Amino acid sequence: MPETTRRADRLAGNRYGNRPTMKDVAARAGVGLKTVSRVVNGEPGVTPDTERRVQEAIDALGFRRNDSARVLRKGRTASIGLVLEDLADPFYGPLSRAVEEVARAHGALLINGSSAEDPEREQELALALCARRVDGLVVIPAGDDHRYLEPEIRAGVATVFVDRPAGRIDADVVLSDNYGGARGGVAHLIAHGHRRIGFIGDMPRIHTAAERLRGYRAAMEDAGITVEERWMSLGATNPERVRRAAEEMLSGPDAVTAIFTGNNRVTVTVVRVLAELSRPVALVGFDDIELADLLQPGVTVVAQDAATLGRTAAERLFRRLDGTFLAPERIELPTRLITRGSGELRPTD
Amino acid sequence: MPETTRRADRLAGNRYGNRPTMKDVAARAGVGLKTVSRVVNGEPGVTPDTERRVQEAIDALGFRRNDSARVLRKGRTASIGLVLEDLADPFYGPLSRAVEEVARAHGALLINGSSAEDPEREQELALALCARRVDGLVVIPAGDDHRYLEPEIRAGVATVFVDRPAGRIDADVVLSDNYGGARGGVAHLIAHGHRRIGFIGDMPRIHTAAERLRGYRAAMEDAGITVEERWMSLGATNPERVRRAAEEMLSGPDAVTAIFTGNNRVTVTVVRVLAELSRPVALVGFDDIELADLLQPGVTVVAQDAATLGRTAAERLFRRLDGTFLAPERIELPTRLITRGSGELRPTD
DNA sequence: CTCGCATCTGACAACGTTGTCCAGGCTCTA
DNA sequence: TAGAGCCTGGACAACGTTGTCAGATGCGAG
Repeated sequence: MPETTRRADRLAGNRYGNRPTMKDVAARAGVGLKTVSRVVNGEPGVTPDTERRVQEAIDALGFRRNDSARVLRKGRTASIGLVLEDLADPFYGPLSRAVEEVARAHGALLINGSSAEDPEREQELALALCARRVDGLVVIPAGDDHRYLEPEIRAGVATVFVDRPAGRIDADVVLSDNYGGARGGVAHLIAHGHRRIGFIGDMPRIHTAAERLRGYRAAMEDAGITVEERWMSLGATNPERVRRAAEEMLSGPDAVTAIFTGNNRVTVTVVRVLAELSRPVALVGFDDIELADLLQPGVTVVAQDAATLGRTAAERLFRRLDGTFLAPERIELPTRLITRGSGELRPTD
Repeated sequence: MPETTRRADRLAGNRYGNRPTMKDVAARAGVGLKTVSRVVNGEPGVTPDTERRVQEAIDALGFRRNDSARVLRKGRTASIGLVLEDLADPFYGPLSRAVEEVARAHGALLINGSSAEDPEREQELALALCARRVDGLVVIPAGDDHRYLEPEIRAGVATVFVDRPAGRIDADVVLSDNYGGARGGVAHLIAHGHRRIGFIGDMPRIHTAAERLRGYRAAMEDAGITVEERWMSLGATNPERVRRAAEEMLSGPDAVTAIFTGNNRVTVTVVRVLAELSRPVALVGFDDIELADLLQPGVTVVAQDAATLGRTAAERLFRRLDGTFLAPERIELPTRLITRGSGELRPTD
């Protein structure tokens, strides 16, 4: 093949691979540009005959409207962003899906990304979404300073936080009753005769972790139990550290007889540790885990409803987008104690 | 306030909530439009002093580049789309996350959506993504006819299918060795003395389900076992039907002594059924499930690596986007048999 | 002091679409 | 048959950005 042709080929593939535009369709159908636009958007004022001609040209050329250009012109992208921690975490799947369904019901597309629990990445991602001019933003915060979003919010990006409140700005937030849930879960253990109860949770700089710890302390105080330092492990994130923490508080003469775990990842690891133990130790975990009912014993948990969390946040977002003025609000959803056996074990000593 | 002002206010809030543009920044900094563009994009040829002035104006106005307009001009959106079945399914979380990581490494954003296993919704979603001019598309097919994507692919949208092959078009596909995996899993049961082995799987119109069924049949034939109709249940999708199917093949004088389950959802339900049974029944499942090792007995599975599936597909996509010409290819990833106890139970009779 | 060159800056068109507005042709009525 | 009014279609500007290109400025050398 001659050089020129090969070059032309490559150039043709340069942009959107040489996609036809409305202009091309118009030329082929022998009509004006705007008429094509009218047909594509189902606007009135086109005779059936013209419409048919245009439609034929569209099909023949494989035309598809360029929404980027449309967005530029219209000012609304019909898309919302979701910044979450990690899509691979089973807790966020249903949440994301719930947000997606609400978005879909409003004719919007959902763009989501993972922050990997890194504040910097959260910011980078949220701002990238803003640069794409998403109409709104649902954020599960990784960081604790969201002032970087102030210009965006002022510029009209509807923003709702989920699972944890925003840091240093005033914004909507939808969260579970972490404090009450944890308090209830620990009270459940106390009601079954436990007094030496361990707590293993995330770093208290994470809001949910702090709240759950507060619930633990409150329940203990309610029962007049003085919490010992060695019963608590904060900031155990990876399985090895959780394991070590659990083994530690389970050893010695005044070992704990029950453990309250601060999130699903911790719960899973502790279940493993307890399975290797000869004596029964009670366990209540925050967050439900799959197959919890099939374990021996079944794992009692304080469950939060990820899907409802997501749905509530998304619905609030779209209410804002519909133009309703709303003052920033804090919406708290109840948790549910699901008893399956592990939390009803009595202390052995 | 005079009428005009109120009207102006409303109009100002009309579009992106009155966002400043490069023009505004330029005016404030007292420089030309293009100079702002240069600063924003880190292009050379701007004196430090000018740059500082522009930067100040940017900060003061809270300017953020409008990527929609940029896309229109540049022709690349630096985003790819992922169409999957259901984000809430634990199998797709890691897959999506893996695709996201690859995209991120290439400076691209991932837009994903769920088809809910509905072919029509898959098409709607894929085409919506194309209208947004994603550079590429990763699709986990729900339908079996993807000719609707032909114009898009021709127009330059790089497309890779995952988990199941495309229907009626020639395109890249990355999948697990469903046939080999199932065959190996069933052979494992046969090696432990089973001959009456049940199969519970999805509708054979789903490619993966058909392949796994084929693997089951092959393993049985290898062992010279004639499969009886009542040992097989195809198309059991909801838990109730799976339960009924399992109970049925587990009853009667020639009940099956082992079951091979075709996907994670089926496996979970069957584990529940077997837990209620007094006699031990062997089980091997396709797809790994969380906590499978903690059950009594642990669940032996044929595991596929969702993350690798996603990563492989995404990497192939970006190789295409980098301009390499590649003929459509079928990439098959191996599965791994993980023995945990349930698959090593011997038949009781 | 002037020329040449390098460096910095800005005017302008273009990307593909939609909103505005006007022209031309038609129908209907007087 | 003329005029009013409606219907259809198209020309044009605008959305906010970037690529092109040419003009302005400053500096050093001759």
